[in-house]
Amino acid sequence: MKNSPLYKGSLNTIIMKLLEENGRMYGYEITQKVKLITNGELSITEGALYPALHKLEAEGLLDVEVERVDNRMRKYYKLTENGEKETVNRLAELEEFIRNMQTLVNNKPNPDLQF
Amino acid sequence: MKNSPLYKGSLNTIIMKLLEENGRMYGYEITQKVKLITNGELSITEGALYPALHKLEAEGLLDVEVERVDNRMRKYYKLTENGEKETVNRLAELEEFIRNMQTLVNNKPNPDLQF
DNA sequence: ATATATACATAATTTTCTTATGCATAATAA
DNA sequence: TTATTATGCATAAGAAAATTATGTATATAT
Repeated sequence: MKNSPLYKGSLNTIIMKLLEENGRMYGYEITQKVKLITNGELSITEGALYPALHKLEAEGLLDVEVERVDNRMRKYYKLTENGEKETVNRLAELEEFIRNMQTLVNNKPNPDLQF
Repeated sequence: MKNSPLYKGSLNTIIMKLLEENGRMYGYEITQKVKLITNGELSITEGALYPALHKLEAEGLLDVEVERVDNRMRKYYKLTENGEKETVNRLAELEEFIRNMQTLVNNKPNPDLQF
């Protein structure tokens, strides 16, 4: 199974969207969720994910709660109030990017996206 | 006018698609074409474009012809045979990325696994 | 016992941008 | 006439955001 490239810059938006949808998630859960939803076509590597989570937390967009489940550590992340606002912006930017790319690639002036 | 972010990795695909479409283009022409098609929402910076063109040429995906027009230099680029094949792959990957991103933001399972 | 899955983390490196700067000519506005 | 904008290429410095490799630790299945 060949992986689709994860265009750089899209990871943060993926994380934030998943948290918006699921309330709170831990890192490993995010990697599995992305694999599941995309049928394994997108793989989030740990080397990208964990630094991204730490950075979003440092920026005040995520809050973290550490828990111990089955004697294993989990760090649950959720959007802050500010993070929720920013998620709206990121999703709008993603939509605009996709619209522009489809315009460039498909030769369709104003494609309708199913967002 | 706020620019849409150009997700890293998408520039090469944009260049190759435009060359596939237009036969041959020079760098400055590419920047103007992208601006025109996307109503100014995407701007290709020269600092990104020229190194990208040089790299694609070094990889054997582009051929270059230098011409002098109105006493100004132009470097026309076109896809090599190999470049045309690779363009097909890049476009397929882009479409897959877009499909996956739409699946993620819709939180719906991937269409091609539904039955 | 060994491999796989779960769960986090970081260091080194690479890729790919942005920003700034430079050179040069042509056209246009002040 | 002089300054600015447009055309056209280029590269250096730095930042951003990945990949790859490695590390720690526990749980479960073969």
